[in-house]
Amino acid sequence: MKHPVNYTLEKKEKHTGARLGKLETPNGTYETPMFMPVGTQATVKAMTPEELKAMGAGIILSNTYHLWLRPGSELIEEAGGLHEFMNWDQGILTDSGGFQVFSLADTREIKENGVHFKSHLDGSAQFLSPEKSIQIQNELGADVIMSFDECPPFHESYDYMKQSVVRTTRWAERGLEAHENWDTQGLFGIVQGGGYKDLRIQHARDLRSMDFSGYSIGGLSVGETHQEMYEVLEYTTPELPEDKTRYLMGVGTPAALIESVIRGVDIFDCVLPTRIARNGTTMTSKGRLKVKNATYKKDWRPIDEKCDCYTCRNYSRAYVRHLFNTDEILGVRLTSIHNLRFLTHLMEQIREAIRNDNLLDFKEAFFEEYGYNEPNARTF
RNA sequence: GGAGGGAUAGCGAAGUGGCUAAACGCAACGGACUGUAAAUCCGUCCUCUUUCGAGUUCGAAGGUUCGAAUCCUUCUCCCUCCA
Repeated sequence: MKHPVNYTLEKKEKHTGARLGKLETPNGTYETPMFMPVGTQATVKAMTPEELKAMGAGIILSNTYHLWLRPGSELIEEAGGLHEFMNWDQGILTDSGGFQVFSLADTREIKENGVHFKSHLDGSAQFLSPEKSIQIQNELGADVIMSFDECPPFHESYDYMKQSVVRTTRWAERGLEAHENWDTQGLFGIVQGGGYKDLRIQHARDLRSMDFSGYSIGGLSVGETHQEMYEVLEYTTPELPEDKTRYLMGVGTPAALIESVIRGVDIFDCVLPTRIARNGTTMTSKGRLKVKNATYKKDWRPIDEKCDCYTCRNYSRAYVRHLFNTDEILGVRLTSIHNLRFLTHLMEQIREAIRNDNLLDFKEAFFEEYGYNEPNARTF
């Protein structure tokens, strides 16, 4: 089948599994490895499309579940699709809603046909199935849509994980069948299996035998250590086709991005940069910097002296701190701009290092300055 | 001059005999955040101590009581009303 979303592998880094490539979508072609900012409710919180483009953002993420409940996928379809609705003319990827159903619904019932759960907005009974998720995503009209999967906790029992994974495979088949817009929307499958090597490998092979436009690795960054995550990647990415995109869902710490690229991942998404930005934490070349802290009261330096973002070119730590302390809306905007730019810039550097076959040197230099310990990064 | 009300920790404000080192809010300080129910959430917040704990508090001084932020006396300051 001819896909509307295609991956071209351009180069493999000499000493690692890192890949330099291009991801072609109906709304632009993007260099990978790439980080995708998250805009769950049809907006990357606090950012305008112009600002996102200025920082080098390519594809952004949005969410089936949230937009389905509000304002409704039919309304967005009526608006002319998600791109038109939110004034974003570059790539969009919608998550299937699987993660939301499993992460925020207390009361849910997973059945073969789909999942019964309660809306987080009003508690009303809802039902989401593979077909329903694809139908909604067809209405939303993103460039890349995701298969409806179950995302169990990493340390779920082997028996549970095994039956969950085969069900996710059956759901993947149903999603492929239900998808109607093969000319304008690529569909990605999602590999699950927790930390069980045989399940991961089997699931990757099962999905690989189906004609997806790309492949995701799901069920990570859900409570496991970084080391456990890296191990999963090491035996999972080799099972995925070389000529398709590998997407690691929900990962966004600088350390994990670098380590995952080394293990053959092409694209990422994560709420982390925008969420922590709104809470006053910034990512810098020297590690995390909590700009609200009193120590920056009279610090006239930019958040990151090595950063080229709008915030760092124009504002001091002292000023941004003041904005947070006075609860001014500009504060969260400035830190969001900075954090997103920090990650897009990091990915630019990673691509350059792959091009030059010195990714390991880059990694070492990066960690030397950034520090090896991310807050709460369980590294063993 | 007369009558009444009030003074509680950085600020605001509960508390009218023991369960009060003193609710709650704000400010301040620190932490968390990974396919976004998040401009959210969690701590600390009289002093000393890592903890246990010890010490000193509710305008001031004195008194009653086994025990007082809470009751009594005097004083200081603030507010309202009447002359």
